[in-house]
Amino acid sequence: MTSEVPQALSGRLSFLLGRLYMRALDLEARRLEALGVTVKQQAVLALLADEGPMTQQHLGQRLGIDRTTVVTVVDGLEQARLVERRRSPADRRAYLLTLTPDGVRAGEQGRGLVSGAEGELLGALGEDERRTLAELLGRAVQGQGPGDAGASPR
Amino acid sequence: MTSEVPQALSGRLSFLLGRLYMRALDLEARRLEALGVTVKQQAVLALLADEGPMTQQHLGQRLGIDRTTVVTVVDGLEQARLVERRRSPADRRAYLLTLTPDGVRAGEQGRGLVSGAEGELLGALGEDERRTLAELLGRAVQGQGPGDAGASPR
DNA sequence: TATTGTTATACTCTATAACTATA
DNA sequence: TATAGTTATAGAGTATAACAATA
Repeated sequence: MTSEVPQALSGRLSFLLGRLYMRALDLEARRLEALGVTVKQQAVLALLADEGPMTQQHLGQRLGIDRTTVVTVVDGLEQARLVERRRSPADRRAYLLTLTPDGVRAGEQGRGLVSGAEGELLGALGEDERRTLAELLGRAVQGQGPGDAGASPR
Repeated sequence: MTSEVPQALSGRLSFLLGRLYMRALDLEARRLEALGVTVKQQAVLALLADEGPMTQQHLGQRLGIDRTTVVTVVDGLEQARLVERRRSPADRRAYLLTLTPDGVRAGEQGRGLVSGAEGELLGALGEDERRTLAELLGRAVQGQGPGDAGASPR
């Protein structure tokens, strides 16, 4: 595997973030294989479960990926009968991506698998530290200022 | 740009890590453009400055990238006269990658640019929080157990 | 035989451009 | 004219396989 983090790079955020990110993807992908979905597909399942049916366009914006990439991701989910493309009554150009019952179940199972992967990823950290890390990452990503610590739900 | 972090994914580490990582790469790359080096090249400069001359093989292991990828990275640095490929006296198959005086200077400047990028990346966090984040990331990546907090040097 | 560096090649991931059908 | 979805295509980025020189 990879060697120790070089001293010269131990203070470089992008290096640490990159290492951890790649490992996270790897651990999640490995566990989600049992479900037959990719990490990105599981993100779609979780998003649809949480926010209800939405268009592919909207989905892409929420996930930060291009519409053309969404097509491939949804193709896989549709073939696996986890998501249905239903024409929007309001705008017949667009689909409303909808979870099937199988999709709902897969999403729930996937959530558990992802949690397991995260647990393994952060094995070196205690419970409090994991919460702190998640909260700091969340704040840094959102770009919000400090304050209101410990407000991150679930 | 990208929209808010969806609630359904706000607890997903790989999602947060990915967002922050991509942004970090982008910010660093943008600043390092002034130096004419890529993020990976700057990592090489920093590593050579810190650990002295080493072979391409060794460099790849330290950085977690394949030997064949190292070739391209070093090619760029050599053409920019920041690094020299010197045959190892001990093993004439291998090179000892060595910083030129220009390379030393570029490495120092790059370090400053990277720090600036990180400051921008973590603008939402206070000083203490940044240290905490760096320490937690470091521990998670190294896979060491908890304890001995605040031991991160520099 | 094994290893260092190199090249050619392929694979993955993602986005851009152009198309269709709607609006 | 503009937008949702699609397709074809191209561009990063990275790895695998094979080769020359050396060990």
